[in-house]
This record gives sequence, C-alpha cells and structure tokens, in this order.
Amino acid sequence: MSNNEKRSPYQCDPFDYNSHEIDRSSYSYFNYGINSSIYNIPQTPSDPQTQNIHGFESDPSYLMNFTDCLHGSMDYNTLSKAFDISCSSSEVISPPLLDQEDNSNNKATAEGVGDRNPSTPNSLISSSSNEAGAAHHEHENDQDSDKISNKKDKHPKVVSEEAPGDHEDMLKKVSKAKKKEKRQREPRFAFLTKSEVDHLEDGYRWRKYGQKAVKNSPYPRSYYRCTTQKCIVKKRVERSFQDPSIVITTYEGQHNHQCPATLRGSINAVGMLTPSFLASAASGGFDNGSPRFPHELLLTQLLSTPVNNNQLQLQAHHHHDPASSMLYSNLMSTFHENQQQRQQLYVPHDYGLLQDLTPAFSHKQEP
DNA sequence: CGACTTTGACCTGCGC
DNA sequence: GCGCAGGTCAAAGTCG
Repeated sequence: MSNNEKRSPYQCDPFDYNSHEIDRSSYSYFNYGINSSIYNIPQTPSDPQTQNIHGFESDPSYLMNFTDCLHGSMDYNTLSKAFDISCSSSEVISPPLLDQEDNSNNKATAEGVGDRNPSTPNSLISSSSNEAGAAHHEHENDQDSDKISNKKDKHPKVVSEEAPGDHEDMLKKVSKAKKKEKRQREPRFAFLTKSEVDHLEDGYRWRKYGQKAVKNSPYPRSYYRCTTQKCIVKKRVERSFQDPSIVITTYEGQHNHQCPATLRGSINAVGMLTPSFLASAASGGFDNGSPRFPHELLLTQLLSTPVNNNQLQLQAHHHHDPASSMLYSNLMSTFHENQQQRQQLYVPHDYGLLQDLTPAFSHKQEP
C-alpha cells in the first residue's frame, strides 16, 4: 500500500554477516548437519515437555550418521527412535503430551472438534503428537469450511459482541483450549537439497499461500499448501542463508491421496519423502504392513538393509518404476554429495521451525 | 476463466 | 503488557 514506513513482510533484511555474530549462532544447526546426520529434533527446544519426551538432551542415540542409516548399521529401534516413531511410539509419548490442566472438554465445546481426520492413513506417526494438531487441522480437512471456521477463529470479538455477559469465562476457556490445540502441529520433515530452483518439483501440486521474510536471512520463506481437496499437507521452502545453493524444504502433514505424478509416471524423489512415507519406511512398514508403492519399498530398503548401491539400483530398476529410480538417484546423489562435498540432507522429525532446532544443537555443541 | 502468485494486513505465540 | 517473528488470510494481479 502507501505505507512506506512499514517494511513489506515478504521483503528480507539486507543481511550483514559480520554484524550478526549472535544471530549466526542461531543457525548453527547447519554446522551439525554437515556431518550428514539424521537428527531427531525435539519440538521447540523451549518446550520442556518435548525435551522430556524425546530425551534429546541426554540420549546420544538421537544423533546418528545418515550413512549408518543407509547401510543398515543401526537397527529399527534406533532408526524409529530417530524418527520418533515406532509401533509403540504413541504409548511412550502420549502421557507427557496430555495437558494436566486441561481435560480437553473445552476443545470439543470450543469448536465442535470431532474425531481425528479419518483420512489420515498412517498411524505410525506419533498419534499423541498429532492429537491436538488433529483438532487444529480438523476444519482444514475441508478447505471451504476451513476458511469459514478460520474466520470464526480470527474474530472471537464478534462472538463476544453478540453474546455479552458471562461469556467472558467461556471465551477464556475457549482461547485457552485453542492455545493448547494449536501448540501442536503435524509432524514435519525438513530436507536440504542443493538446487538452484526454490520450489522443487515433487510430484504434488502446491498452491503458494504466503511468503515471509526470514529473520537474519536475505532469502524469503514461501508457504505452500497441497492443492488436492481435503489434503492438509503444507510445505515451506526457504533458501539457506549460509549456503544459498541449498534449499530447505519442510513438509508438514501427510498426504491423504496418491501422488498425482505417480499416476502420470513421473516424479521427483523429494516429493515422496513425506512424513508418512518416511515414518512408514523408518518403522519398516507401511499401511497394511507393506509398502504401497515401489518407491516405498525402495526407501524401506534404503533405510533398513545393508545393501550397496548396485543392489539399490537394481532394485529400482527391477520395479520399472520411474519414482523408484528417481528416488534412488536423488537420494544417492544427495548422499554422495554429503560425503564428498560435505553437503547435507536432513531428515529431522521436526515439530518446530528449523530455527527452533538450533538451541538444542548449540546445547550439544557446547555443554 | 480457472488456477496460481503476489503481497499487505492480520493473527498468534513467545520471550522479555 | 509489549514487541517481535512466524504463520495465514484474502483481495488483486498474472498467466495460460
């Protein structure tokens, strides 16, 4: 608009690397990633609940080498731990996540929150971590009603105007419940990909719904939503400010539909690395106990069996599936880059922002 | 004309 | 309570 004083939210700060010593340290997770490791990232480091849950601070097994992972030198327990998933993950994690003050009665009354999205196919993702998130996303299952309910959410004042009096307490409860609901998000996975293109083709169709400047980074962050109806998956794309050739893609949520490109027979591997996919692969199984697609089988093997590259290539080739082949080649090229050029591929189990990961790493770096 | 992007405004959560 | 930063909305613009 005509507001020249306000900086546009999608414009980035001109970043002076020399004058941001403290802020640079806040991105130290890049340095950790240089060792080509998979990190299981606790939610926000400031969230003591999550830290307790994951035991991140005290358990070194949360740091693992991606190569180890690939070559199967870790067992499923370790791997699923890294992804914060296992058959019993929900049992382990649920109790601490339950809010002791809130009996979640308010949730239902506040927004008519119903059941967990029935279309979410994969329960291997920690159900507890999704519990509140499910409530949050409930109205996102229908994009139209989503907008309506969002409008309701965003204008609680209207409610209070219409119903003055003893609604104050109720509103407090409602907002309290909402806070708790929105605190949790769908599981996230972030990937670092070396690419000149910001928005990598991943087989799914995305609609950009926002772009924001990232603090201390000259590169903006873009927000995308899966355009498939009733699919709640989002992704964020931003460029590493330390290495502009690296694109950080963060997926949130699980596709409840097949990849359109799979149907067309063309796909980029990155798109297959959705949380549900990785979760399934990491835990050694998919819905109905077996991979649904060849590329799922491929990654299952990537993550579980001590095979060499040739075997993998054969495996991908054997399936005659472009998705598998491309997944393979993308993964392997990335992994080779990891080792040779110290580039990195992150597969963190991330409930928070990438920036949120930092203090946990920093903490480890300098106890 | 529908799908998608751009972009200013607004909401929310969190730290101080 | 305030300010900041992340995240989202939605109208306007663009494109094929």
